Amino acid sequence: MIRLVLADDHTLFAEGVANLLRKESDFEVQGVFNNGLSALRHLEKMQSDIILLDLNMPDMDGIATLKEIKSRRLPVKVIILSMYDEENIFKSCEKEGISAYILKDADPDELIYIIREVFEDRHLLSYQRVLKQVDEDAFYDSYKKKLKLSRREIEILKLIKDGKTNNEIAEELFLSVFTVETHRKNINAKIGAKNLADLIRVALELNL
Amino acid sequence: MIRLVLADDHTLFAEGVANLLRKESDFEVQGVFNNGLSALRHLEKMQSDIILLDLNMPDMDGIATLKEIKSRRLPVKVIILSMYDEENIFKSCEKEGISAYILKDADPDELIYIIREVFEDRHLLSYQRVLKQVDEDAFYDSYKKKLKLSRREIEILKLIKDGKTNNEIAEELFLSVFTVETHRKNINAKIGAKNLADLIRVALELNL
DNA sequence: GGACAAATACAAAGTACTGGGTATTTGGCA
DNA sequence: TGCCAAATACCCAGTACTTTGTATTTGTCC
Repeated sequence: MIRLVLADDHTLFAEGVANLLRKESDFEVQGVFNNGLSALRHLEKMQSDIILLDLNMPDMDGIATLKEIKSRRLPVKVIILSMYDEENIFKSCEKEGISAYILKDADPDELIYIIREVFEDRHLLSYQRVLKQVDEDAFYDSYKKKLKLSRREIEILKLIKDGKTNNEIAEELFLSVFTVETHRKNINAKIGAKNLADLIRVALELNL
Repeated sequence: MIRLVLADDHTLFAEGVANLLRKESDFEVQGVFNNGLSALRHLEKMQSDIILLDLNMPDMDGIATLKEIKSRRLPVKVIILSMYDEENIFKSCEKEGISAYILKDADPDELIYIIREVFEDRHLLSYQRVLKQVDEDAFYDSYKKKLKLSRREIEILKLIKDGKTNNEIAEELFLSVFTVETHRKNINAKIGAKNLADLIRVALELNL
């Protein structure tokens, strides 16, 4: 059973999320609070696995609540729910040790999925992935800036990292194997990779 | 110039380390302190790149000093100097955000090398690597337990991760390329890797 | 001295990747 | 409408890896 707590001052939104979460048979929504202080009081007494924490709240905002959770070493994982996809806000939260960062207009299925990932300690925290929650274009633009890779090249690099052969990638993307080979050549050239190890290391370093 | 500070209450040891560091033309030892408080005072006033921090000190021990450095967000990288190679001590420090963890009886060349790596932000923090600083057997045993790999297999996996071909690995280890191929076969079977990409990813994820 | 794992080495056949190109089509933008 | 990047596709020759084995030697341990 995944024991969840929600802290968000937008009542309608919070109830909406809580109702969504209650539909999962293995989720237990222990409480919905509209400020950080109440949420903290709950966490001090109850065993909870995950708190979904809005950033903007009265009495004690999300960041302050997060810091308090961390400084008291409360054994709860923190998922930030945020309106903002700005990198500096993300990085502030990341620095404080969050487990995940979810945009408020992300897909409900994605929310559920990320909660499970966090519970199982296999969620990968990365800004690009946050961007991708609602804006695939922003996701790809982020890599474009970093590596000068096109959208297709990024897709292919991810599959290379996952251990797929050129034939498998061609099948999966409905392309010719020759196309995949040319993309790989171009990716190698852009990244300056001399071999597969270089490609995979770069992909992992970027949390692709 | 790498600006260094040393905090260690064993005077002779500290002077020994400081003298070693002063031999490097690009190292500047700004101060040697025998307790955490003095070191902190220094760091508040001076720009330093790296502090070498002993764990056991009077007035303020290493962990407390480390936490203070982090909570005040002092812009200095922390290298722990420790007598202990126990994993829980390592993990406590890792959690607080250290850049490196060096055993006190590690090789002097290794100390110098790690300082440079830290300064250039390319040191990889991992418990296995700490073990290897003085006890290669412990290093290999650690992977043996995790992956059931023999010493030679680990060596070869590391070189695969570095992008070397079978021929290059054979040359480097003074082996026949056939031997390397057989070892690879065995590594693949033990790890459950389907291909080179899988091998590289596992090696990277384990900080090999 | 025997058992056993590790290490070493060999080899054929097949699959996969790389490096060197070339070429055409498509989509976006000024 | 033209330009340009992205995307697609093709191809040859070469290198590298994988799969399927087999075999011997060495070192450690009981």
